[in-house]
Amino acid sequence: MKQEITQLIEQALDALVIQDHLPADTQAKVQIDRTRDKSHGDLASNIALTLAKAAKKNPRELAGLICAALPESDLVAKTEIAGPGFINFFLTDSSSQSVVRTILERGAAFGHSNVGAGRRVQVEFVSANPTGPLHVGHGRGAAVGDSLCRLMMATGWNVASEFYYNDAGAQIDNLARSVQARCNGMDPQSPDWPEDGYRGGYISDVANAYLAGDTIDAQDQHVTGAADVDDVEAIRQFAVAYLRREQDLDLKAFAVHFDLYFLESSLYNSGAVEQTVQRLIEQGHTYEQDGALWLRTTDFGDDKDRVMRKSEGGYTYFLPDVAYHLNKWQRGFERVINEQGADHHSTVTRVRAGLQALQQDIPQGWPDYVLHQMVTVMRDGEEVKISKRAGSYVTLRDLIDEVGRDATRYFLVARGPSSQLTFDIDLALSQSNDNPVYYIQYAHARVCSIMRKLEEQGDTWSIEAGLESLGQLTEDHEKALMRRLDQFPEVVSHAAENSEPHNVANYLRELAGDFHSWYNAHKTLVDDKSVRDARLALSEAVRQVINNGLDLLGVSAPESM
RNA sequence: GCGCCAGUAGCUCAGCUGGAUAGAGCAAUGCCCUUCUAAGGCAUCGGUCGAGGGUUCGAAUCCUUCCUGGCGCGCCA
Repeated sequence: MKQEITQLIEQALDALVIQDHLPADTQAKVQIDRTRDKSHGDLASNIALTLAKAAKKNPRELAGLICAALPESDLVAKTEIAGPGFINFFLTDSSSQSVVRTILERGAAFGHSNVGAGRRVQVEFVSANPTGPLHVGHGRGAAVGDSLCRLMMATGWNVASEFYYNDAGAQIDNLARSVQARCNGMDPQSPDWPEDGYRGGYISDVANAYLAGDTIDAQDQHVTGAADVDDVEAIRQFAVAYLRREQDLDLKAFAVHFDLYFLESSLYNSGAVEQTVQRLIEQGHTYEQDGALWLRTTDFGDDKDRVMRKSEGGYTYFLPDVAYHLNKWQRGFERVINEQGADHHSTVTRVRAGLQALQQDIPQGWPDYVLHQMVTVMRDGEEVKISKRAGSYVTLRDLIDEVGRDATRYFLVARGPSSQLTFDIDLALSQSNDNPVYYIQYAHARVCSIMRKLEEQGDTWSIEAGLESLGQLTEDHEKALMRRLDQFPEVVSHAAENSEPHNVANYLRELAGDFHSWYNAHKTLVDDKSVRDARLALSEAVRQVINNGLDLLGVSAPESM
């Protein structure tokens, strides 16, 4: 609808140029906003305010000229000039009602677009090291990242989701030593417990499984415990596979899927890390100091230079990170979105600097990052900090087990990623209007319930009959609801463009609210068949949009509750 | 000290590529079930948009200084 009105204004502006009311070089970006107040009509444009100076006219006068020059259209019932020079558009009933037709015709595709035009985007998220169960922060990454994938897909991108994990570095050695210590019967209180060892109870589960000779089948690992306490390498492989499987189960419980799990070790095995070092040295941005090899990242905006190869010969995590992102670039992803916790934000400048130093014509701001802030979990007004399995943090599984997948996903994705998030367990558990998840799902279930009731009454409804009766939708609540439905495609494209899935969550809350108000004000299953058919069409349109929206968040749309 | 993120109603947060009288939910108060699920609706109350300057027709939104909170500033990831 916005597009159509934009075209009308553009035509009017062209006419004014010809009539010499506007200079010939007038360049206007026509902006159409939805009005907040319905006395201001349905849509409004500030075009007269922005062009007033160029036209050397006062804004209200210019607005009058524009209105007079607008072509006839059966979409617009009337226009008004308001305030300092806004042009308000009042839509005709039939143009408002047309959204219902569009929704019923497009179904699950309503809200989707093709701005991505099949271009390739990779979304990397979670990327937890296989050193323990996923925590709430990973959960936020999973919820946001998965929703981003869905949004990108809905807007026509060719999406690849990826989980990168460090199965090679110092943290893994630390993990292996911790499991070995448990195998030897130590506990974290023991004086010989490894420094910085992992202390969670799950470490003894790994040790016991290793000693019992269990076989682990994870997503991409298959290992049998050697039961040899002295074989650190065997312990290492077993522990990684074990925790990899743990995380697989966490993600499965959260209904999050990855197209590819990328192992850090593969970058060493393929020689990619070595090649990256060579390339960086050749490009002349490195130097040796204190026995280490440094990259002069300060040449590319970093605040200090970074070590790539430690004095003891091993590489820091920084180098495989650069090699990994070079690999992404070489795989042809013109766009890459990395979703990670904001505690890792310092890698952003570093990775980009490393990529620039390679001189591979990689764009400066590539890749994109979405950084989410910390999550705190509250219960009974107090912060929850520990879980049985992990000890020092709240696991994602704890949350899913306690409040369910839908509520967990909704709450973790409903806030802007850059805001800190308080997860209120009591709120997520409440089955009442306090809880937006149930509120939205209930709206969906209500429509399904009406349809069932219709059938019980022995009546029928068809899309065709509904569409023929759309002219019956003239109540204020119905107009408000149709306005809301018409917004959905903009919400989706805006959320996708700006990597802000929480827009969808907020929109659904508002849509559900409009629906519940209407439901209470007007009965759907009335005797007048024409009115009934029209209201059923509107109800079905609401159901479809809620379904489409919840799908973008990875939340289910139940038919009854 | 430096960098990133945030500061909007009692609470949790939208709005931030500048637009009209700053929104929603919860909490508080008062109403609505012989009517399609009350897991719902209606109404009222509630604000110096952290503070000060600046930019302009117009600022919660942009610039700047300061204050407060979170995170980061490893030859850890």
